[in-house]
Amino acid sequence: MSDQDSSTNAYAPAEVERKWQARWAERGTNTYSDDELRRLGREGRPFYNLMMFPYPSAEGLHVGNIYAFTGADIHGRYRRLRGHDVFEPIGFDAFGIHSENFALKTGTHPMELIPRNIANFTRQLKRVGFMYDWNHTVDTTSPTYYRWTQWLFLQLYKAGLAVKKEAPVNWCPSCNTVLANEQVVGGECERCGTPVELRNLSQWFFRITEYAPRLLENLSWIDWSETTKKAQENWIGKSEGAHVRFPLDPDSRSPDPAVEVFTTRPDTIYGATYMVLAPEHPLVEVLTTPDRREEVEAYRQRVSATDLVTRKTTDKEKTGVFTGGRAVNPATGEEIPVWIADYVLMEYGTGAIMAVPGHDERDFEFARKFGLPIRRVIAGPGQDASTPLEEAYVGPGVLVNSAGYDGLDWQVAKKRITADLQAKGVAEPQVNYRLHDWCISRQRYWGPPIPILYCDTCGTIPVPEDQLPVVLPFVEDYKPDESGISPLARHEEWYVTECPGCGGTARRETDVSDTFLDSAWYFLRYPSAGNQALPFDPEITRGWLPVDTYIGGNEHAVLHLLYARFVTMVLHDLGHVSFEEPFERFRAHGLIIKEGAKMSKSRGNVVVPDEYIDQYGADTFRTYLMFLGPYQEGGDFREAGITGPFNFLNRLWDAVLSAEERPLDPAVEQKLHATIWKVTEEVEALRFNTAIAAMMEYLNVVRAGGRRAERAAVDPLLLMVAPFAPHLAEELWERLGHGGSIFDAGRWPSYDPARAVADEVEFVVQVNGKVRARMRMPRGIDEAAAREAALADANVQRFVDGGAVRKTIFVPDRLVNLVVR
RNA sequence: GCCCGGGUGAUGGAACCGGUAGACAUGACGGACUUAAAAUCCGUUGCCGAGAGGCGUGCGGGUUCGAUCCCCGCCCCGGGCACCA
Repeated sequence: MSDQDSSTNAYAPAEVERKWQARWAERGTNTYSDDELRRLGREGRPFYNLMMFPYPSAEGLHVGNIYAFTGADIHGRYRRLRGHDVFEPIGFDAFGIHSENFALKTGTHPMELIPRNIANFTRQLKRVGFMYDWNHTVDTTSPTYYRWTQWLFLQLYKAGLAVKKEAPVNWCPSCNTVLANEQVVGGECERCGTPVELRNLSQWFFRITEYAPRLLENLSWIDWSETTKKAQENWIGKSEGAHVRFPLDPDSRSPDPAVEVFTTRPDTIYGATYMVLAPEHPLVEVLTTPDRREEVEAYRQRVSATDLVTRKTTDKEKTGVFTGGRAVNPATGEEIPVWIADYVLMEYGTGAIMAVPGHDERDFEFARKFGLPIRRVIAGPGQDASTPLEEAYVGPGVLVNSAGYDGLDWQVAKKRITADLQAKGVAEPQVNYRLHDWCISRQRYWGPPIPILYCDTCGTIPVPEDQLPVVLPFVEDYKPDESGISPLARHEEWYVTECPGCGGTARRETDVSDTFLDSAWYFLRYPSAGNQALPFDPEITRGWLPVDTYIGGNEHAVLHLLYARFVTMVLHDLGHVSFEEPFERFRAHGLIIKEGAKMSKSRGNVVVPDEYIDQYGADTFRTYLMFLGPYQEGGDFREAGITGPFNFLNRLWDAVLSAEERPLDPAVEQKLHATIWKVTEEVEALRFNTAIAAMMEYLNVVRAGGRRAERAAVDPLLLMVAPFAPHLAEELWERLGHGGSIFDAGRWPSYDPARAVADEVEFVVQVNGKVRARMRMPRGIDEAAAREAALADANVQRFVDGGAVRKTIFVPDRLVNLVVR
């Protein structure tokens, strides 16, 4: 009996957690059947709580993952306590170059490696106590999943949104693969840091640029973290301006052929003294005069040999050559020289520019170097038509040296000049986006094969939907080589197949698709995860989607989130789903660092979660992570700090088990209501650190001087702690004699605002804005009374010093400020 | 260069809408309990000063009765974008 006493009274996290994890697994807390999902979806309280699914690395779950998931799990558990039916799934984003490279390095086949990693991740996730629905999980590498990824590709293909085109692509010579623009960081491969080269390859693209206007517009109403919206906005990169044609033939003045440009500054067209084409521009052939041909060719050669890194650096000196050709400035009628230079990029706008050296820094630098004319056409404040240009003037102003437009405000001139040129048939207003089409082809092994066939007779044909999935075969030699061709292209037995059109021989597409395609729709799959007949069950989807809250890292602010939005919009337009935005609310969490520095293997400061969970338990670890700092800003992990939350949970344990039945002390009652109020607001806003602080403060009041807690003081506290420390909360809830799980819906405590405040408040008395006294006064005291009480104070009198009080500032229940001066 | 964040005690971080700067926690110091340690509990802890008081939220100005908060001009740190015409 006595040894049982000690085991029941001391907080033993390992034991408690083991018990409740087993209990949850057995009772299926928050684990639904498909029928339940259907029913709950109809009942009006569904809450889809989504977090970004992890890539199951061989190293196991990272603290960063746990940090992200813990905040999201607290949010989900809180919603559940509020009475929602919460669907909280997790899955694995297991395709992609990351896994493949690791597999190559260690000599383990990805088909062997990934299941092992997933098993390890699952074990770790269960240890932390997340309330995932393990009945609805996804693994993107399972044919039952990627069958539908391929289906998705086919829907885009049929809608004309998946097209194959020859394009210069970013090529990583180390990974031997094409990279999306988004995967090029500072001109280097995102994964391995190798400088990226340029190659021309025939690739599958999704025409996301068609959706640029809507992707941008919807940002105005979706409830997302501002930083994330801003990142998307910048990425889409809308520019408004004009498309202008500069005719080549000076005699006919015919608008065709012409050098076509996009400009955001049509107001400066009178200052366009030359033009520049990208070296790859098709018109270079036409424009180059015989005497210039040699020089032009040499320059083009040099540029094509240059990698993208060097080409796109802004700090190198401008280079370029004159083609010998000329075009006509449609505004001035002047003939101006046409140059080529690598600072003009083929992939943006029309691949050609009108150069306005007076008002563009790049053009200015170029004109200076090559002695081209620089003309002022905008006069800023204090400037006029003859003010010399020491550097490009890019600010606002009025037009000068611009014939009939002189004196016009630049903004007005933009519209007027565009309209006038439009009337002449040489220009029209145009909006440009810097967003590029999404290249989804990967010349790699570890991805879903793109479901396309090539037949000599029938041409390019999609794999019929009833023949999906196109299964990725197990092959031993999956290592990419420098040929730029997919490893699958070495397997004739796989790629040679029957053409569904003519019955002849067809060849399969041997490229696989980008991992970002797998993750662009996984949230649609979760609730229908077991469905063999459909990618997503219409009824379940109607009940549960769009996602209520999506929580994830800002590193995916641009790519993943943009692609997911795009795919959802397409599915909406094709009639597959009723909503066009997948995530109603998105919140980015911060990054967790270690003692001021980013955690990394090379620094050797990676926190291994298991050690801390072993030592303190998952509940303490969860609470500590959330206590580190504001969830949306991240925090600094330091070993010493974990004892704070650990002590808190210990004190709570003791307080609950030693609590006695007796009426609440009035001070405790007031603090209780104030705490419920505060914690509710903070948890609602994902400010978990201050929520925890409020609970600690409350417990300090409840146990002030080591007094025993009232039973009624601890029950609500337990409910508030539950999302943070679920195992401990369940255990104590049970020990207190409550039946069932503490997470059974609808138990979040409520508060009475009237009882959350004390009868007396501490007033601050200021004289000339400086605090001179503090005094207790009854709540709701009026200005006159407060002022009288303040003036009665000796120290206040000393500072008033017989002077007349000229003005009194009164903030109810807070302060009185006597202005004497 | 542009766009976002951010800069507060020894440390992580609080502070509603312009109204007591430093909640909560760590660390440190002192005390109680203990043979001792751990745990627990109590107290102190921004700086200067015996005190009264003065000074304090990256720096310099401003607005205000009152500024961590708003405005102007800078510095520094983190992240994103970047010859995008």
